[in-house]
Amino acid sequence: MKELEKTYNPSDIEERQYQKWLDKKYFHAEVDRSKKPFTIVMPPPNVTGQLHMGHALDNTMQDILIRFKRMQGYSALWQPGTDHAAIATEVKVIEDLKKKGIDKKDLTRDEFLKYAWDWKKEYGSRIINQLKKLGSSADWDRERFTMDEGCSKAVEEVFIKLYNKGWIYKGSRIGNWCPVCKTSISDAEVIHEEQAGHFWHIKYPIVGEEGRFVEIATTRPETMLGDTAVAVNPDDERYQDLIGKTLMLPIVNREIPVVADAYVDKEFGTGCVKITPAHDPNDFEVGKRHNLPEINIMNDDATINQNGGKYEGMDRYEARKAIVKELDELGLLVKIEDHVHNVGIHDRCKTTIEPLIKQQWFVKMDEMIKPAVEAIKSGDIKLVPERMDRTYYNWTDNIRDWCISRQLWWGHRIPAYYCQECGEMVVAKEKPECCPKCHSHKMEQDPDTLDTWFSSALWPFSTLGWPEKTEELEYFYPTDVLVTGYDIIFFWVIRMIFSGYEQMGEKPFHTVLFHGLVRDSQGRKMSKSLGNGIDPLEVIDKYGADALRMTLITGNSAGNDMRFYWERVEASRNFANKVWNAARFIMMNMEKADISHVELDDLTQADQWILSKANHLAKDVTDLLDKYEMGVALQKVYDFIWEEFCDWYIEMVKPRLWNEEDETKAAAIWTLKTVLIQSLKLLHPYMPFITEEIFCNLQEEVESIMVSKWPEYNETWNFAKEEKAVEMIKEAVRGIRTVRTSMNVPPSKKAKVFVVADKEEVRNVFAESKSFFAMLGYASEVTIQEDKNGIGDDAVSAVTADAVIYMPFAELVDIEKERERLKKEEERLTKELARVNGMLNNERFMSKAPEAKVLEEREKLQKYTAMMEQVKERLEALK
RNA sequence: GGGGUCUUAGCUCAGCUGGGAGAGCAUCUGCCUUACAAGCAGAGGGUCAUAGGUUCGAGCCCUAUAGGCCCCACCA
Repeated sequence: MKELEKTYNPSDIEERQYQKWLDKKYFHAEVDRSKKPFTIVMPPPNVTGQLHMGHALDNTMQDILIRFKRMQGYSALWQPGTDHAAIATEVKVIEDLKKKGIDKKDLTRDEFLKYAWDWKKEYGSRIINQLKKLGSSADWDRERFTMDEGCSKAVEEVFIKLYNKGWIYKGSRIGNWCPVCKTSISDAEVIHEEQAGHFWHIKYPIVGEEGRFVEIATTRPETMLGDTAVAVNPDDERYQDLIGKTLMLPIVNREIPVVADAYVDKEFGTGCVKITPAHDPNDFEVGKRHNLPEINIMNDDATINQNGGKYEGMDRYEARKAIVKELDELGLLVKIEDHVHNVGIHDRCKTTIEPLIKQQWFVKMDEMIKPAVEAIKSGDIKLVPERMDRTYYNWTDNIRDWCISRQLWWGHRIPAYYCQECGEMVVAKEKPECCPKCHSHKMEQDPDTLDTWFSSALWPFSTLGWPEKTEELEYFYPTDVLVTGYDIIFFWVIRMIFSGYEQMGEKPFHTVLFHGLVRDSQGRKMSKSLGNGIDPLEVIDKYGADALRMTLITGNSAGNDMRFYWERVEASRNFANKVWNAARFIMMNMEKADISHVELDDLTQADQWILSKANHLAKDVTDLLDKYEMGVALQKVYDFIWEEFCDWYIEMVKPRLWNEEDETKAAAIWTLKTVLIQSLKLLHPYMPFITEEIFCNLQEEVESIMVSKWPEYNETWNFAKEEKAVEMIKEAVRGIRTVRTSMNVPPSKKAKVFVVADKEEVRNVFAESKSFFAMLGYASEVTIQEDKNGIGDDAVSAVTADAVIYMPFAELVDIEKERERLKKEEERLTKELARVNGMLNNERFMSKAPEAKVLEEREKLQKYTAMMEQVKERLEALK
């Protein structure tokens, strides 16, 4: 057995222990029919990622569950991997190339992809290494990547299956276009931001009615180049006569109809809306309803195209200015109003998105979403906390087809091939030799790639080998719990759920455990732009991974955000140190007796009390963890270790350890060790490193706490009577201490203690615990008796439910000294009171001093007056 | 516009299916007691946002109100 250092030093230990776990392959899970499987798939961090607090929280929670289940004897697989993060990575690679003076435009697709793969090779495992620092016990031997061979095969398989089923289609639809990234993006990638803009009121002349106009209001005048109608509400009495008439679109001089459509809000603007089907999603719908032509006026970079006539080549905002100017000159601009409106911007690059009609690939959602809704309704999949159901339905009820094509190079390329001669399209795994229709050999693959979430939606089964029928898939699927942030429900969780049902015919997991965001101490999101992010690695460096993990879990409940405070990390570190020192104490006393023959019958009531408590703790913690209440479970372990075990039990046991002759010494040491081990095991999922270090130092024959058996409730360790007995003594001790403190008696001053109890069983309880009761109650001598006989009238008392404790006053207080002390105190207070009173009565002070200062002085006056009263009372009592 | 959520001690937050109001930090007092001052002992501090209701009993359930936060949709 080794001596431990005086304080716990995580950096010495963490790396060594982690390496040991890796070497021993403890993280590796195998198909083992003798065990039950327990599986978590890790939400794959982006290869571009750097560990942030969100990852730290997410992975700590998963690690806790995995370690818990592993100790319970499950074949616990934590399946890790990384996500190729299509657009995020492509942006990074382009930036990187720029630094080298290379423009993506000058590269071929293959050349670019070579750079991208090189980049991935260099940085892709950075985040994995950072996760290891946290102590994550994922099965790294099984690490996967969304673009590795297997996952890519799964993607291809799914795409073709859905295509053949008619659930993937190519269509011309209006969608979100990012003019900077030059790709379509899904609705989920658009964020809306309020911006100050303008409302331009413009007159459109009515054809054939000289001098009559329709006034429309728009926030985007440049799109008028693509107007193909003006719409009014069919019930709007002001405009009934207009419906069906024709207008002359200014500048372009194109005739456009006035149509009636309920989409128009009579109250808003002028009640007349210009309709630009090619550049507004609502207008697109109106256009479809009225068979309006769609005139696209923009290029992919949001400059005006040839349909914009003389404005061709201008940027959309430049064109706006120019068009407004021209309208003004034509006398068609009525007025300009300030107007705040929401603008959609791309979450990656913050560019204002441009709704554009493009040929894109879509997944039909109406059928596929059904089992995913049913899963939650029926309880086949449980969301924790339950309220997330609402958020979930909010999305499924309003789902639209999923645009899955992206105009990027980094990603899974769409397995569609086009004949360059006749235009025939073939969807297949391999490029066809020739066109099935015209037999031309000029076949070319669709240039687009898939949305990054297309592959991550398959993660729970693609990582286990699907579409191959692997043993792993059969054994570990469906997985058990998915742990993730609530911000990712729409992107990922729902898509995994419907993909699981569609491809596997079964749910991907039975529970989704959501956590919230880790915010800064002021409650703000941690973000790069604010610079308020706290690097988890820095925390680990300063306080250790265990302290970080504990900080993230304590007081955190499912689905709720939390704030990060350094003070909380310190508190966690202090707890680690407490555990460390408790272990140190036990190890220092271990050799004092042979504990190999201790039986439960040998234990004292104190031993049985703590053992019983530890026993109940095991049950509580297990139950709570099974309910995913990690924060509460940790709180229980914390309270038990610090209060019950350290502050009470260890103190109780000391006299027995110090007394050479004590017959129950072995029982004490056995109990100390047993309860410590039990506590360490329960704490291990939360604080893997320190528990491992202590566990191994404490016992020579064991090699790891990780593979030790999780504590179970054990009826033979249940000692209800002894629990009650010791609680009785604790109450008496607290009573004594309260009395002594109120009298300012230092612990060094011992006094006689009389325990008076009329019940014999109570007297017996005290008699058995006399030695530690005396010590904890600072007693020079303990007398237990049935009545008050022989106790002087001057004795002070503490009353408990079962007994009254008396202490002779004179023994507690040295009357002379106490009188002196009180006199001094009285003097000091007199002076202070005079000073404060002087100030408060001073007119100049009162008129000039700030209010806070006056308040402060008033408070002091109150306080000192109260103290003075006390001092006087005591002095009186001493006479 | 729809939905969610929060409001509990000075601060940050727990409080599971209704029955004791709690933790950490901060504050005050006394202790360097042979595991730990990153500690020990004690203390103060809360009409659980407001108003109603259900109940033998409400922080917890229902209704309304006020304020904070979040998500979705979005008006040209």
